[in-house]
Amino acid sequence: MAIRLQDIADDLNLSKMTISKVLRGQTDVSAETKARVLKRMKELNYRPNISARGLRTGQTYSVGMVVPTLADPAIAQMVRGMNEVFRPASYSLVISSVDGDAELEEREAELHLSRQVDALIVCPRSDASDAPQVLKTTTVPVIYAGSTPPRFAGLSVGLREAEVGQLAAEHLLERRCKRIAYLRGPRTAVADKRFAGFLEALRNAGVTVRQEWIAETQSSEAEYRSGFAAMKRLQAGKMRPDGVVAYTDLLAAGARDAALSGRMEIPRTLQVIGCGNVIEVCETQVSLTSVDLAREELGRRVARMALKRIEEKGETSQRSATLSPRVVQRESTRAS
Amino acid sequence: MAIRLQDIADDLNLSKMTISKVLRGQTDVSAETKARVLKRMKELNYRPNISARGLRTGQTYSVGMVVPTLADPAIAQMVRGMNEVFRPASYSLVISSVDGDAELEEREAELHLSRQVDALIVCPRSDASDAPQVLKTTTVPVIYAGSTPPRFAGLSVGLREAEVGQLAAEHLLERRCKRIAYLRGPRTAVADKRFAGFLEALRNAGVTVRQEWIAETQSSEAEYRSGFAAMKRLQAGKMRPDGVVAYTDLLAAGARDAALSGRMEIPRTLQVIGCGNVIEVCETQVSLTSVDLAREELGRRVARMALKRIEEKGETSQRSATLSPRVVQRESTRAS
DNA sequence: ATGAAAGCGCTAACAC
DNA sequence: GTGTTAGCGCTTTCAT
Repeated sequence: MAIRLQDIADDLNLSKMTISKVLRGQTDVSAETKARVLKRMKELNYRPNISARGLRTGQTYSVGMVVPTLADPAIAQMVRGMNEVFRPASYSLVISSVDGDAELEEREAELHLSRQVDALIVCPRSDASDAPQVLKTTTVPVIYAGSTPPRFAGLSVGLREAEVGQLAAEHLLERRCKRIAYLRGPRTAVADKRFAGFLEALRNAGVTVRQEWIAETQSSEAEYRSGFAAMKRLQAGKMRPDGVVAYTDLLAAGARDAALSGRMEIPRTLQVIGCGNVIEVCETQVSLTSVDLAREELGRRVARMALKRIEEKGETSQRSATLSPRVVQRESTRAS
Repeated sequence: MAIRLQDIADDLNLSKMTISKVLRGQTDVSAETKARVLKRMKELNYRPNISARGLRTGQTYSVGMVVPTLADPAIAQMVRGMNEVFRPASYSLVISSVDGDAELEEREAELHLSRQVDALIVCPRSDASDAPQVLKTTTVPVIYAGSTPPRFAGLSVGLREAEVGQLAAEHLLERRCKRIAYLRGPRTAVADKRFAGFLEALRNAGVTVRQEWIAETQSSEAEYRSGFAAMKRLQAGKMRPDGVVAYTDLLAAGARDAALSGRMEIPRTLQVIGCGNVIEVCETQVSLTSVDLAREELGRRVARMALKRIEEKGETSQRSATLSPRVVQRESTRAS
C-alpha cells in the first residue's frame, strides 16, 4: 500500500495529528517540526488520500461534468475556460462523455454524485427536452452550461442564441446583401432559436425572406457535404443569393467551396458567414467570417458560479447568466 | 447530507450489513428482504458513497488519464475506445487535460494518484522526452497510450509510426508517383519516425529523394496555412512533385487547396495523402486519402491492458503492444 | 506546540 | 439469513 500519514508519524515519532496539521498548513506547529515533516513527506513521496479526506470533510474538491461528446471543439474551449478558474482554486474537473445517449447521461450523472462531486456541470445534449432525473433528487449544486433544458428550474449560463442568427444577418445586411440564404442545420431548440433571430433581423431590415433560400441540411454527420450540396442547389435556382448564413462553420465551409467551384467569387459576388468560430475550419481557403460563441468565457462563468454555489452551501443568492456572441470578420465577408 | 446505508437500515429495522449485502448483490439475503431493501433504496434515491467504499476496499473503479489537450480528435477517438472497454467493467475514466504543460502534467498525474485511481493512462506530450517523475514512485499501474517516452520502462500501446510514413509513400508509389514531396510537420519524435519510414520506402523503391521536396512546415498553429504555403513553394520550383505526403490531414488539406488553386488537378496531376484520417478534414472538397492511426483500437487495447494490470495486482505478465496504421483511400489519390 | 479520541460511510471477516 | 465488530486514512474537537 501507499504511504499514509501514520507512516510519517511513526517515522518521526510524532502523532499523525501533527503531520495532518503540517499537511494542511495549520500554524500551530513549530517551524522545526514542520520542516522535518515536509522533508520526510518529500522523501517518502507521500500523497494524501483525497477520498479519505473527502469522507471526513464532506468535500472532494472535484466537480463533475457531463458532455454529449468530446469530439467538439466548443467543448474543449469551455473546458479550458473552466480549468482556468478551477485549477487556481484547487478543484478538479471530472469529465464524462456520453455520446449523445440520454440513458448514459443519466448513469454518468449518478456516478458523479456517487463519487461525491462538490458540484455538477451539465452540457445538455442538443435534443434534450429535459434534465436527467437524478438531478432533481440531489442537493449538490447543478449548473447547466450552454442552455437550460425547458423543464429544468436551476442555474445555467447560456448564450443568446437568437442573437447569433441576428448578428450574422445584420453583418451581411450591413454589407449590402439583399438576397440572404440560410443553411438551417438540425431541428433542435438551439438551431431554431438562431433561425428565429435571423428571420427577425431580416424582418427588421425590411428584407423579404424567400422560402427557397432557407436550405434544410442533413443531420450532423457530413456537415461539409451537406453545406456543399445545399449551396449547389441554391446556385441552380434562378434567383441566386448574394449572402449565406450557415448554422455551423463546417456547413459554411461546404457552401463556400461549392460557390467557389461554381462561378462565384467570395466575398465579391457571395458573402458567407458561419457560426462557431472554429479556427481549424475558419482559417482555410478564403477564410470564413464566423459568429464566435464565447465558449471560453462561458466556461469561466460556469466555473465561477459553481464555486460560489459550493461556498454558500444552501442559500442561493445566484441567478443564471446569459452571454452574447460576437462576429469575427474574415475574408468571406467584405471589410466594411 | 445524503442518504446513507444506515438510514435505510434504520428505516427497515435491519442492520446496515444486510443493506450493504443487497447493494453488492451478495446472495445470502432472503429474496423478500432484498426486495424491500431495493424498493426503499429507489424511493429514497440512495446513492452509495464510492469514496467510502474505496477507502475500505482499496479500489475506486476509476482510471485516471492525462492528455496534452482535449481539442484533438485523435484523443476523442481514443477515449471512445477506452470507454467501450471501461464502462461494461464499471470503471470510469477521469480525464485531465494539461495543455502541453509539463509541470501541469506532473501535478495532474499526482492528483490522480491522490484520488486513488486504480490505474493511470498517459498520452505523452509530443515533445516529451521523459515520463512525469511521479510515475516512478508509485505502485499504481501506469500505461502509456500512443508512444512511450524514451526513458520510461513501463507498459504502453503504441503505433508503428514509421509504418505511417512508409504506407503513405507506398500508396503513392503504387499509383505511379515518381516525384514525391513530404510536408514534414514539427520536429518531434513521432514526426521524425514517420519521416524516416517515408524515406525508407522511397529508398526501397529506388526512388530518389530530392531535398527541395522535403518541406518544413510551421508549428502546430495554422497547419492549414502552413501546408498551403508549402505547396505554393513546391509549385514554384522547376521540378514539380506529382505526389505529396503530409504529416497531418490539415497540412494535406492546405496543400490540396493550394494545388487546386494553381493549375493542378487532383488526383490526375497531383496525388495527396495525409495522416490522421480525421473525417471533418478529409471529407471536404476533393476528399483526402489518409493514413488511419487506429486510435479507437488503441484506446481499447490500452483499456484492456489497464484492467488486466489492475486485476493481477503485482505480478506483471504483460508486454507492451504496437499497432499498425492503414490507408483509407479517398479521391485525392487514384483508385488503383 | 503536540496529541488522544471519535467518526465520516462503507465492507471484510466472522459470529449467531 | 442476519448482525457484530473493527478499521480503511483522514480531520474535527478538545485535552494536555
